[in-house]
Amino acid sequence: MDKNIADKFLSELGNKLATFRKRKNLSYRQLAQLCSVDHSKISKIEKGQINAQMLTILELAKGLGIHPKKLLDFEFDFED
Amino acid sequence: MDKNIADKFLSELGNKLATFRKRKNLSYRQLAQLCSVDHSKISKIEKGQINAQMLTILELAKGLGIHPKKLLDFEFDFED
DNA sequence: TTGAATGTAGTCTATAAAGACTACAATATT
DNA sequence: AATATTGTAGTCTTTATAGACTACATTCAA
Repeated sequence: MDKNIADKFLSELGNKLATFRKRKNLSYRQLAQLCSVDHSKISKIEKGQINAQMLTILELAKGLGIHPKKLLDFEFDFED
Repeated sequence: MDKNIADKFLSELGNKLATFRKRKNLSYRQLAQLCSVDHSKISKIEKGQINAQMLTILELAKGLGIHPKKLLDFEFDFED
């Protein structure tokens, strides 16, 4: 897969996560307490440094009280 | 995380993937050729046996020509 | 009925996430 | 000024996915 596309995708995902977290005024450590994902890992996911697994995304969504699909709700081009 | 919820989530995701794949009349091997995901892995993901990573989901979505979020577009309850 | 295609479950190695921590500089609070 | 919180980047071990194959029974088509 094109690395730029992959990076962009993970970056967009991270942005979405950050948006929802900030909207709820949660710090990484606070969100970490609401779900079983370590605070430092959340940081890395928000920065697009980690290619998280589906269940991790689910955990984060649960902690935020949103449907997981909302974390993927961003524009994305598929041109290779 | 509650294992039943996790299993249900992966199962729903698999169902979505199967739906889109069948809608395009693609076999596992055909879809595998459209994205860089092995045919046997696609089978396991559709059956909810694998907790795939985000970029794998992205690859599959690209192969199907859909936005990744569509693979998460199903009802899901968050009760623990 | 012969042969191709399909779904499925394995194998194996390499790589990366999960999970639980630590450290620390910068920012915010008291 | 002193303290607590926050974001970030590391460490380490365990575990599971990625990726590339193989095998095989079943289904479908020539």
